[in-house]
Amino acid sequence: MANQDFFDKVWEVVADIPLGKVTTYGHIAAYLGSKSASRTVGWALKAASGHGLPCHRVVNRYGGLSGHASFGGPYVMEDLLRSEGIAFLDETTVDIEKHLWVPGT
DNA sequence: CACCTGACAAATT
DNA sequence: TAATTTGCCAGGT
Repeated sequence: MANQDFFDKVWEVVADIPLGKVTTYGHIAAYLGSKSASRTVGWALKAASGHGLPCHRVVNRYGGLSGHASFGGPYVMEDLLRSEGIAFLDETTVDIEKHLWVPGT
């Protein structure tokens, strides 16, 4: 079932992110075939609210917690990521270079 | 039915 | 170097 819609694929990839790792919208979008569809990826996560996806492991290109506002609170994502062993550069920025995970690996 | 918005990114001016 | 524009997909108004 590796083929539904862009939307469902996003959930698939996000659900496959290993604990202690993070990925970016651009990488997911590129893996789906459209490097510029990053906004649709974020859109999918928003719609995935309640699907049980680790959306906190998805950050923007700079490692910034973009979705913290729609998550339920800025501290929620931060705390979750810290609990998984993610290193933070800032209170809303993770060490993307250190924990970057690419789909398909 | 047509236009706008939205957790982004990369290229161009 | 910074600011602006376009691309992507789906849903809401």
